[in-house]
Amino acid sequence: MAKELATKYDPKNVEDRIYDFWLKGKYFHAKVEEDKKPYTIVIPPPNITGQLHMGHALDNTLQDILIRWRRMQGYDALWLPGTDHASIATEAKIVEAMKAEGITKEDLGREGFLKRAWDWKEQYGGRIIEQLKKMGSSCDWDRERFTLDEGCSKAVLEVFCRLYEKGLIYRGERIINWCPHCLTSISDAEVEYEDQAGHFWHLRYPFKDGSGYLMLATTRPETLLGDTAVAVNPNDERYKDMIGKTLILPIVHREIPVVADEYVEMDFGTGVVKITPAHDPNDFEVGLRHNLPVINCMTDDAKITDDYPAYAGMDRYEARKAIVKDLEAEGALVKIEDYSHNVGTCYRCHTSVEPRISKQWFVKMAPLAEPAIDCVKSGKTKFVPERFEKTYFHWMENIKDWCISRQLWWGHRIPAYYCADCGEITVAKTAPDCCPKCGGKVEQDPDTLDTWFSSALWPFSTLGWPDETPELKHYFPTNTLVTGYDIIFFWVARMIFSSCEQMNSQPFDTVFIHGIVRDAQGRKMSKSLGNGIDPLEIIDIYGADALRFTLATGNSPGNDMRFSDEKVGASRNFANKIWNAARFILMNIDGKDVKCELPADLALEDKWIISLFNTLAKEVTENLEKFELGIAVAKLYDFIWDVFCDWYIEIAKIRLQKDGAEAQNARQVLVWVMSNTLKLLHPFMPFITEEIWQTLPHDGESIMISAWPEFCQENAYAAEEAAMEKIMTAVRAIRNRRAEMNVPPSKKAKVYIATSYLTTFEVGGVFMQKLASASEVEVADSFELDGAVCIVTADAKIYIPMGELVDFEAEKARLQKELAAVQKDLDFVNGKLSNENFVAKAPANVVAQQREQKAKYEEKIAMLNESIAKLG
RNA sequence: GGGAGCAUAGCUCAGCUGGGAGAGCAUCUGCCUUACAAGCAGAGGGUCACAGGUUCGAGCCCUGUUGUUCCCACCA
Repeated sequence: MAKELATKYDPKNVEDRIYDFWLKGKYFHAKVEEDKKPYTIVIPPPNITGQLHMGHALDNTLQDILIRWRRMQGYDALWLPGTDHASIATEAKIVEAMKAEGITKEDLGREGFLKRAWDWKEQYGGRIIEQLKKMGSSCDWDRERFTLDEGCSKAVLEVFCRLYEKGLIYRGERIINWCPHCLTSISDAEVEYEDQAGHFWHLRYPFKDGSGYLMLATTRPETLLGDTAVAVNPNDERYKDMIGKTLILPIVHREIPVVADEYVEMDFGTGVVKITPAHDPNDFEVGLRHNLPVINCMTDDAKITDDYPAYAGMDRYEARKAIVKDLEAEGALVKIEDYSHNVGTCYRCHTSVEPRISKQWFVKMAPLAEPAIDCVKSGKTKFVPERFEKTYFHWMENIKDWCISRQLWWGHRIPAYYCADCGEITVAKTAPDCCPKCGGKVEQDPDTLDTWFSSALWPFSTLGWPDETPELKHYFPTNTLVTGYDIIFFWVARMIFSSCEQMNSQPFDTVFIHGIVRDAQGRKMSKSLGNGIDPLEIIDIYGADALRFTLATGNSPGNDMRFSDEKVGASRNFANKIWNAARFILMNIDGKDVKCELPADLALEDKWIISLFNTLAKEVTENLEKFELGIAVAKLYDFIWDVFCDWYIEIAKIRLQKDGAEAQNARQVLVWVMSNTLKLLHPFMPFITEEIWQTLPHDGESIMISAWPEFCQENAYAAEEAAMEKIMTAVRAIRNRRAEMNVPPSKKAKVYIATSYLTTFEVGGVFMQKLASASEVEVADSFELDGAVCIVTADAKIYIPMGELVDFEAEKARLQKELAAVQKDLDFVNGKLSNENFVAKAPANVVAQQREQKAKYEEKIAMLNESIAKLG
């Protein structure tokens, strides 16, 4: 069997087979087990339009690590998966496809369109789920949900109606952000601001009475069509007398007043602002305060309305050019300045948003924000890292009402019914037959809700709420939410206030925040740059475990990471290293009866590796508890490669070459340490660990449901650890000297070890043959040898007679150099110890440690001096 | 305008509650030592951005400076 394993690990032979094995075993499935402590993660539902990208890969790797770890710890671990209907993105995609066929939404009608959308969802919506499986995600696929499925829709209806009844949802005519491309309103959070190079057009508006002009500047001259006033600061001496006077709006020649409003900054520009209530949120406020008319001069796709025949049908930017030209002709244009300003754009399509007056539905945020702030302040929900709480508070404390209606069809339709006769609004979970007030005919609001309205309910809607299901009772509140810092506002904050309001509880106790995955140069991966790295391609080349390992290693909470082929290559090499360690073990247990059990009779090196493993298990567990996944996985890497492979396996070979009990003991310890280390590594690299674990002697069906190694026996083998340290130091010193002298490993030499630790080095001496090219080893209190290379460690003087290779002068020089170096170390320690303040104020253990150091240095210096003297 | 992050080896980054700085990759030197050349052994390479401060002791804590990235904010 062992011979069948190739020298290189091939993930392609393993991953799909193992994943199917897990699915068949139903190991991912969580059934409500009352006697077990629950541990729950709800997945951030990816958009059904989405393709797996590195962001998903990272997010899901972290979740899978946590859920697999907790599952092994014995929790009733549920990772609840699902997808988001992504109203804008999906509708845009479908509309675009229809455009190619020459049909519009209106052609199909609402019903026809929705049928098409659902068909699309059925066909493509599951794609990303299949991709998540390639990552090894251990989601409970039996519980997969969709934000637009029956249960989630029921929850949405319930919440909408409840909030409406409490007066927390209202309908109103407000200025909102409008995307002229997506043809819908969007919320404040969905606006992304970009610095854009633009211009500042300086204009003059003449007074009606011919008494001159007011100078002002604008970045958007086309909105002039909708100007209904000009404003100055009431305290501005320059314009005091002009307040209340009438201006003639250039081009349009409409009469507009000069109003006084504190909003105007005196120091900025000329201190005069044109007021366009219909197309600017601030102007809208000014308009309200001064009772100004609101003139909408643009259509929903941001073209000039028919009210202005000269520009009718032109889009915003065409109209701007034409209007500037006309202003110039009229003599109203004074100058044009280059100007860079912040432009709001749609986060989906990056079209400049057009502030627009329109009747929309809003959630009143202030009353909801308060408990949501408390939830985090009180520690019911904690952010990791903590600094994101600050971001959260700042946002929550300054929150404005949330515009939730969208002029789209793909989504949860707003359950509001309008009476055509009396105008009564009825909000109800089921459609009324007629107006409850006048019996007239009612019609449902055509709009749907913001996608984030339904995802805000995700932690409880997916568990069956509003019904009181056993799942809801058992798994809610959930435990950890894993997500990027870029969606704290969109999603995390909204889940918190929704849960506080509906469930009177936090939705999860920890928000584990990660950064974004950047390319090798540190740039954000984006479609437009074409620098995106496809996780599936990486899996294809390097394997899912290598990808996961790379992402986990690079993760430090809240920070961005760079992704490069070199890093995955290194991870792949690590997988291969484990593979080969396993091959070695299998080779040695082939045909032997070996159980995964520690033997009764443990050698020095066994106790040492068991002791280090214990420490590893303890630390990895602690790191995971603190969400220090990157640190945990780095420790596993070091242990497996530098400790287990480079030292323990090499030393074990000595016993394996013998027969009988010694070899058998070595085999068992090898299997035990390997098997248990695989368990610790399993959450990070699930496939390879399962594959190897299955091949080794094992109990149970799968490593993923085996018990997480418990740490025990602190410092049980402290003496063995210290002894091994002495031996390893000596081995390193010999190797070092041999390398310096360019002695190839094939040239073996006898080694004499003079030491007071006779027993330790008698055992260690055996290792030296294997590890330090020793032909023979002799250990004694002291030796009288001439013409040998001398190596001094803190615990031993080591002589290697290498005849012709020994250059006495060079040896002497080298020893003297070393002496000087140790002397410097000693001086440093002496400096510390002679400092009264240090001795008096530093903790006792630190002082003791320094004294130990001092003794070691002195001992070494004595030995070096002795050796130098011997050389003459 | 407010807030936050980052600045450590040539490159990419770790460094938990302060006790003389680490990894991977790259470089150099030796090795096919029968698990692994995707490997083994060894080496070189750092005023921990700068300036102060606290402390017996600072990469780590405090203040300021510089550079850089990001988030938020209505300056037309």
